[in-house]
Amino acid sequence: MSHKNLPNAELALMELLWNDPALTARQIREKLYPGDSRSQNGTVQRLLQRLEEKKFIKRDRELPVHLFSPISTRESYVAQQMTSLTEKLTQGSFVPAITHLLEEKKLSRTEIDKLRTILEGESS
Amino acid sequence: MSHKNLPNAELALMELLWNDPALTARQIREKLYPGDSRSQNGTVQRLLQRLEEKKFIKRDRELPVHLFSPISTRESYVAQQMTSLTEKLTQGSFVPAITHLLEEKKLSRTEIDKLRTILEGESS
DNA sequence: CCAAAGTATGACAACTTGTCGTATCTGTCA
DNA sequence: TGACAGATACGACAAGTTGTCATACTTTGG
Repeated sequence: MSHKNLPNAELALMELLWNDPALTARQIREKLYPGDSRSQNGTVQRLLQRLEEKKFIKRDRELPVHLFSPISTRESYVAQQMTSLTEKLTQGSFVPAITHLLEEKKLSRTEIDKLRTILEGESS
Repeated sequence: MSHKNLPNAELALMELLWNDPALTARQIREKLYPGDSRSQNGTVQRLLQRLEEKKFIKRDRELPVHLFSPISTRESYVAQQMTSLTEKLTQGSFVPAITHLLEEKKLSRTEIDKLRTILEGESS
């Protein structure tokens, strides 16, 4: 039940893998730290190692040059984070937060409509 | 735009103030660290100070014994946290997360119905 | 004027994050 | 086959954060 909150650098790396779910450490380094600087090599390797420990990515060791892939989706990460927030603060209910956002007009009309639609889909 | 993520001890203190929006440091210490231990005195004072800096509480200095109150509600904190999550990960949309929760059946029927109701309230 | 109870802060240890440097490993190719 | 290029593995750090104390200063009731 790791609801780890990913720090910035690790999240940035996950972004890459969520967009392209099989990259090598080198490809990741090039995207994360353009302008070559080969010193970042170890940095990326460290980040990958930590993400692997936290079970956010898996490492394909078949080839000597490993391939990295996300274990869970971006959606499940966001959902997981939201759930842990509501569990911690509002007995697991999303209602208080959504209510607040509606009152404060922090949700756009389109967003509201989309939410209504997907919730309608759930017939009682 | 401080969407500070409150650490545990500070959040526990906020819980107290959200339930009872005007407490003295002493009252807080007693609730947070029962079993007397007066040493926690400074701890509470420190936590209050940090929360004040982060603009989460205000301190009424009228009397020599200060009174503390939350600045924003629990609901706005949760909503704020959720918003910053969606901004960071799904272009500000809640749809991906809610969709995921529905697919994974992580939302109870009653929760779904409540959400539908409050969203219905928003006539197009 | 003193004691009691508060407030204000410096100091820490433990942890976390983002970085490097370096040591080790492995496949390729001259 | 031996050396090199490019990977992986990982120890070490400086910063910053958290939770805690200890201590010093302040105010007020008696």
